[in-house]
Amino acid sequence: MFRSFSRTELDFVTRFKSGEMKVEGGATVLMSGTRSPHLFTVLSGWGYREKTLEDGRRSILNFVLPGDLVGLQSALFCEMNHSVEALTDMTLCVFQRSDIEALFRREPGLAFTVVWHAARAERILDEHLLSVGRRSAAERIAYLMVFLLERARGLDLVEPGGVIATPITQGHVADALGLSLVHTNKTVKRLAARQLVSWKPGRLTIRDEDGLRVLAAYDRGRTEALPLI
Amino acid sequence: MFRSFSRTELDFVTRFKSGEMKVEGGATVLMSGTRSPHLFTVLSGWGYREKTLEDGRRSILNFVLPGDLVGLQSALFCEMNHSVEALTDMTLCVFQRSDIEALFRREPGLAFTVVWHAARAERILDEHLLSVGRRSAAERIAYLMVFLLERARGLDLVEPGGVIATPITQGHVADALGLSLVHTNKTVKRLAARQLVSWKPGRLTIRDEDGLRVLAAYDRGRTEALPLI
DNA sequence: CGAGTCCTTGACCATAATCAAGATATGTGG
DNA sequence: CCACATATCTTGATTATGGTCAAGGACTCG
Repeated sequence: MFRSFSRTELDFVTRFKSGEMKVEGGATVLMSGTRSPHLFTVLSGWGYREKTLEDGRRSILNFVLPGDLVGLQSALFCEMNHSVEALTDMTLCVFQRSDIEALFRREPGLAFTVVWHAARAERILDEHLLSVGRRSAAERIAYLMVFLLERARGLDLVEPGGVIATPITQGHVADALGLSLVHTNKTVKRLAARQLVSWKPGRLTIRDEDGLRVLAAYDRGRTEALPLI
Repeated sequence: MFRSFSRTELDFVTRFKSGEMKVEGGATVLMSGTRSPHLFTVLSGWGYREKTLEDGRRSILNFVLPGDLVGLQSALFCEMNHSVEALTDMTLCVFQRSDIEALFRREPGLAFTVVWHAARAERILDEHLLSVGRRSAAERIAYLMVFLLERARGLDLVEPGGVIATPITQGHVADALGLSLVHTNKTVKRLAARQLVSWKPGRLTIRDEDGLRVLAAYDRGRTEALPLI
């Protein structure tokens, strides 16, 4: 899942790391419009990145899982312009914004890892945007199911039979895909009737991965490991 | 527009740069599914990043303007998973993918610039995704008009009276916002009737920036310069 | 057992897609 | 200079996907 580290990198990370933080499910990790002196790596738990319009309409930009880097924007720009919310209890590895400079100067390999994360986030957003912009409701949901399956698989979170224990609700799916809750529900039911997925609160089962891929016209994204620099 | 460079940085960039490339309007700069040994900085011209489904449905992910970095994904992953198309003739500064490693090892300041670009791209995609997911057609177009105005302003491309000479057509706007061409046109006309914008092929005029911002509920994005590390 | 959170369903409505022409440049070869 | 071709923009009629409204049901947890 991760590439191997050199001795000095490990030392540096240990010093760079300024602590661990635990947040409860439902809590806000980073709030849009504020400035945070920290950035985080997710050690455990599920969350999501989100942006909300003044009148409450909300988009979930991406889901956050262990291994993800969160808060890079607040480290580079004045303010966060999205929020990060915890879905479950989460454990975060805390880094100081002010240490980023030293990381770039002294550990180019780790700096490279940071860009790698940023580029991966962009790639995910690209596909997501294609989905919301041009796929139908059923295609969007199929796409998201396969996406979540791939992410969960990379973290060994998929139980036999394609079962993913996840805190994601249909409300989150709706906000992630730009659909209404009602229409999301009806579409999920239709996919269930076609034996593609099944949904229970807290328990998502992918019954026919290939069928979902075909429906979504979702290219098998080659899941590359972090390249060694 | 750019931060100042140190002498050694300038030397390095000069060596890192492996040439200039010119492409004609309408040409493909980078193609989805291929691997490129180069990445580019845009010196002049307009282009866009794009993803297309098998049946031809297309999303424009972002517009590419001078100063932008393109092809970072092909430098970090095996393949591009989006295309970059030239709208006008473009001049690109060419870098070798294989030199990225040296850049990170020897010029942390420039490495930092690369992350900054990646993070900015992500921020733009975030707002774009909110737009396509949750804004109405009129709001989306208002948002895009303000977005383009801000980008053009940063590059001194706005003529007096809010006129932007741009190769973007209503077809591109439709694909960028997840709308049909017909509906895009009708909505643009309605915004024109409200004195917010006016549209002529090759010539976009922003008549009421504040009105558009209010309609789009678009936060004034603080346009920060590249931070010095 | 009651409160809260999700999920589910049906009826009705609206935004935006599709279809089908047609109008307006702009440029090209004869 | 004109006929023609191509790009883009425009408009109206019709359709459909998905939104909104309004309930109700199921499950969990204290």
